[in-house]
Amino acid sequence: MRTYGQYCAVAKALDVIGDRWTLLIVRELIVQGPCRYTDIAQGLPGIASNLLSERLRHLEEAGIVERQAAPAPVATTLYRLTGAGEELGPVLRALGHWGVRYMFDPTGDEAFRSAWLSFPITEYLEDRRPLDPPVTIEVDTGERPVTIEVGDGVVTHRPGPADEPDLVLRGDPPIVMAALTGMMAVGDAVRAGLETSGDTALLTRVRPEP
Amino acid sequence: MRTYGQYCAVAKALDVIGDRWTLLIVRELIVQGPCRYTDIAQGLPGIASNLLSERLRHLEEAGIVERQAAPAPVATTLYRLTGAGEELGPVLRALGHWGVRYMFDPTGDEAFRSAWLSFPITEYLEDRRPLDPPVTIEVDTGERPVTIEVGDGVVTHRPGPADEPDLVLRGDPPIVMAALTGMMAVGDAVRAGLETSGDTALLTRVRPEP
DNA sequence: CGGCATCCTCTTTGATACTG
DNA sequence: CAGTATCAAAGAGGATGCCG
Repeated sequence: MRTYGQYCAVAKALDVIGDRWTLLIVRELIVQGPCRYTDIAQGLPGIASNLLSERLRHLEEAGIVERQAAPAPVATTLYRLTGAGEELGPVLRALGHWGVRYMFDPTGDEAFRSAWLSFPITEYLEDRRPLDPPVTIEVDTGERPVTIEVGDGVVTHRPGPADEPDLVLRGDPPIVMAALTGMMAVGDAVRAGLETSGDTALLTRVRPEP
Repeated sequence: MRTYGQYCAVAKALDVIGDRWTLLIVRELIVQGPCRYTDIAQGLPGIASNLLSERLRHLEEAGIVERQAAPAPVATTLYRLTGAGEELGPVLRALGHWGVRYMFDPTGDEAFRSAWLSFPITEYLEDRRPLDPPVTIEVDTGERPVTIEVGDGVVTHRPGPADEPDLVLRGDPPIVMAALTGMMAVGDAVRAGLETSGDTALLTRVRPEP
C-alpha cells in the first residue's frame, strides 16, 4: 500500500480512500444501501472486475466496508458500510457540492444512473414554502425514474415513478439538472429539449435562492 | 486526461482533483496561502518534481490555481488559489475531519509540517469558556512552533512561537495531538513523553466535549 | 537558486478472458 | 454471481540536466 508518509489528517485520509475508484465504491454503497458485488459493479460502469475486487478487500481491511454472509434465501454476499464508512458521507457531499459546477456542461456519452442525482437533490433542493401542501415531482431521464417529494420543509427522494406526480420533467440528464436547480429558466430548458407535464411553476418551490 | 465518464457530481469532482497529490497541493495553498513552487514542494515531501509541475499546470487549466507573474523585487512566480480553488476548503475539511481518526496511531518516520495542524485545530478545538480572559498556547513539535490563541469564543492559530504563552506543549506530534484534542489525559500524555510548561488545566478550555 | 523537462524503472490501471 | 488470471498501457517515483 502506497502512502504519502505524512503526519497530516488530510494525507492520512487520502492514504485510505484516495485510490482511484475507492470513493465511488463508497458512493454506491451510500446511494444504493447495502448491496451485492454486481450491484456495485453496475453502478460503476468502466471499472475492471479485478479492481473492484481489490478495492473492496482494501476497504474491508480498513474497516470501511463489511461483508455480510449470505442470508438463507439470497445466498450471496452483501456489502455494507460500517460506521466509519457512513462517516464518509460528509466527504462525498462536499465533493458533490463542489462538483455540481461541472454538471451543466454538455455531456457527451457519459454513463448515468439516476441514483447519482441523490447528491445534487439533497445538496441543492430545499422546500422554500414549507406551509404549502406537499408536492410530488417525477424526474425521468431515460434511466430509472426518480420521485422527489417536497413538503413540511423537507425534500426527500426515492427511486421509481410517482403515482400521481404534480410535475414530470423528462429529458437528458443535464437539461433536467438545469431545470431543477434553476440554472436555466423553464422556457429555455423546454426550448433546449426538456419535456414537462404538470405545473412547472412548482419548480420555484424547490430551487435554491438565486 | 483520464475521466470516469460518469454524469455524477462526485465523479466529475474526482475527475478534476482526484489524481494523486492534487488535493495535497491545494492543501498547501490553503494552509500556506499564496506561495512559490519551492514552498509547495517543501510542504509535499516525497513528490517528484515533474509531478508537481504537471499537477500545477493541470490545476491552472482547470481554473483552480492561478500563477501570478513575478512582482518586481521577488522575481519569481507565485501560485494562488482561485475562487473555485478556495471552494475546495470544505472538501479538505471533511477529509481532515474524517482522517483525524488516524492521527493517534504511533507515527513511524512520517514527515511533519506544523502548518498541517491547521485542520485538526480548526476542526476540533473550540473556546468552551468564551467569557474567560484570552489564553495563548504554544505547540512545539520539533518542527516550527505554532501559537494558538483562544478568546471571545474563537480559536485562531498562526505559525511561530508565542511571546508569553500561558501553556507550552512540547513533544512528538502524535502525543501533542492526543493532549490537545483530549484523546489522552494530560497525566497519561506526560507519562508518554509530553513536556509541558504552564497551566495544563487550560486545556479544558479548548478540548471538544467528550 | 527557482522552475521545470527528460530519461528510466517500477507500480498501478484497464480490458479481456476464465473459473468455482 | 463473485470473483481470479493475464498482459499491455499508463502513471508514479527518482535521478539528473538545463536554462534564465
